[in-house]
Amino acid sequence: MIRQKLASLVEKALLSARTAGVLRSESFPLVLIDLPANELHGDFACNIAMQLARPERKSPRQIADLLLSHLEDSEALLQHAEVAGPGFINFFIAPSAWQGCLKIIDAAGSAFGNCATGNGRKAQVEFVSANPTGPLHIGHGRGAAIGDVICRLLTATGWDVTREFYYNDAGAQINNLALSVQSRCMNIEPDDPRWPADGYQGEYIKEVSAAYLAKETVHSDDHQVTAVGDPNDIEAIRRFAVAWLRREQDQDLKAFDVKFDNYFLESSLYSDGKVDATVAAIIAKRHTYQHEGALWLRTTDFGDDKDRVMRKTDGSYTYFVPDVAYHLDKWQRGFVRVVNEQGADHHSTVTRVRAGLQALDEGIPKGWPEYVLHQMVTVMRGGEEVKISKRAGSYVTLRDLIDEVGRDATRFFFVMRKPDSQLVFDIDLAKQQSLDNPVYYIQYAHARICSVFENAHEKGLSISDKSISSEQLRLLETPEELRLIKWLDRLPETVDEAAREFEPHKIVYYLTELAGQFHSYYNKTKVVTDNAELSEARLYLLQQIKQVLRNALALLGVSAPERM
RNA sequence: GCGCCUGUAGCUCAGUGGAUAGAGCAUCCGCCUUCUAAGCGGACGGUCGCACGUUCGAGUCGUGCCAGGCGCGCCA
Repeated sequence: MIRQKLASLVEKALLSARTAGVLRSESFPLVLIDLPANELHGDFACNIAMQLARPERKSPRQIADLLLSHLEDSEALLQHAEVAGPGFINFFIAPSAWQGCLKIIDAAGSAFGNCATGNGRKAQVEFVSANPTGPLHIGHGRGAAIGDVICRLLTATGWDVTREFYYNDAGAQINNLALSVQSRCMNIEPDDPRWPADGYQGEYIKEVSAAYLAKETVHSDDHQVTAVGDPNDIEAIRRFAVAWLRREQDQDLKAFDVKFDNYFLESSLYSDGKVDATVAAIIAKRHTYQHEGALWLRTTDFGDDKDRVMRKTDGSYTYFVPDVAYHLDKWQRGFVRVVNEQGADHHSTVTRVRAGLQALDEGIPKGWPEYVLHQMVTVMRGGEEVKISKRAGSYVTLRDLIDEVGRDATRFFFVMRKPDSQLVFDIDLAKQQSLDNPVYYIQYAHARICSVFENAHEKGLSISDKSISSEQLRLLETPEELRLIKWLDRLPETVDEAAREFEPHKIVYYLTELAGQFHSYYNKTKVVTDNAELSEARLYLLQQIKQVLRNALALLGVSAPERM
């Protein structure tokens, strides 16, 4: 926040210097305020003078001096500013300006960290989108955690977010599922020659078949399905199995605290005629051709390395065609921003979907929709990799993880690394309630603050009904205290950046640093002392640390316990 | 062979083109009569995969290599 104010001061100084005739450039580069690594270089630094050296034909230091002389610090943010090194301007912020930040946090409360970047515009995030052929596995878990945090980040930065889950309730995989359940209904085992090729062998198939034979009723999404119970009715089995597995997945997602606003069925694209309409539109725009009995889309017109088949020789469409129809539908629903969170193994769809949308010539931007592709997750247990095999049924489900290590640690671990990095999920580490486990380290900071407040309350100290004066805040003067405030002040820009880059891990790093600074401060500084004035000031600082911890943890969907 | 991602301390990973590259773990040495030791302080640890290039300045940008992962079907 202070950083932003500083940037606008420098911008004004640039304009003022030009008005005075000492700078000549018609336009200036964007003013960036850096955070120096070395504390001797101040709280902030600006390199604008170096960037202007060439166009202005002056030395960087000369320009820096000029800017300083035109700087009008109306809010008294600065204690001191100086030109250093090759032409940096170093800014030293007045302690009173830092102390004032605490009041801003206090006033904003749970909204501190939010901003209005999105300005209420409509955004949609599609994530998880698992087909209902089995329980959610670890990969879906990472997608669910990343997608959910992206939704929370976009909401915090002012976007009107719709969360969507897309799945297929027809097609080869679902047919395979129905056949597997049917076989179980007829007591056919996977090693039986009558067992379907590529059938799903997991234990859950037995549960589905038992529920089907028992004529159970299942609620999923927004409807319910009652089993017919007839092993020969493959269509009834299909409907029931899909509903049963959707319900299973929803229960897992609920346990993970991940919610969706909308479920979208691939089959609806066909039944509503959207697939045919999309294909007709692309043909009309002359981006297709017939070759060897198939219809091809000239994706090479839009950056692909070779053209792709849209309609096979058997008349059916390839998988990316309904995807294009689906995204056209998203566009028509008015989402100016669409984010698709998927596993990186779906990478090849990105170019094809975008190419299909460009071929429609609807004015859809080239980079729309945006993609966040997360890399693979490797699960470690007891120092060994847990192999994942869906068909054999030997894999760790998301539910297993949540049950074993808890929701908070599971969510935290999934977003701890940037999506581009492969993730090693160490189950033993995630389970540990020790200093090795970063999620406990952060939650412990929050619980500790609560504990200090309890202690203060017992000694008759409270700040809940008091307004703290600027005079009193001046007592927060140690390097540790100012450093903490400085870090608290950085939450809004961290959230904005994490949202802009789709990088939830930035919140994790922010929290780890904040918790570390607090633990260090706690160890060194007694908060509740005989000096009531000082104690109140410190409690006020802790109050804001607590608020910021809560806000940032909430962005991750991780709880902030009062006691541990 | 082609496309995408990754390569930074022994390990796991941060690092918006800026000044002396950071954190946690591991190893070693310290700290509870004191608001939670699930904590804190210190030490050790680096040719940022390699080579060129752009720049006043490169871990960061470009090109070419090397290594690992994923994907390369008229499968989804």
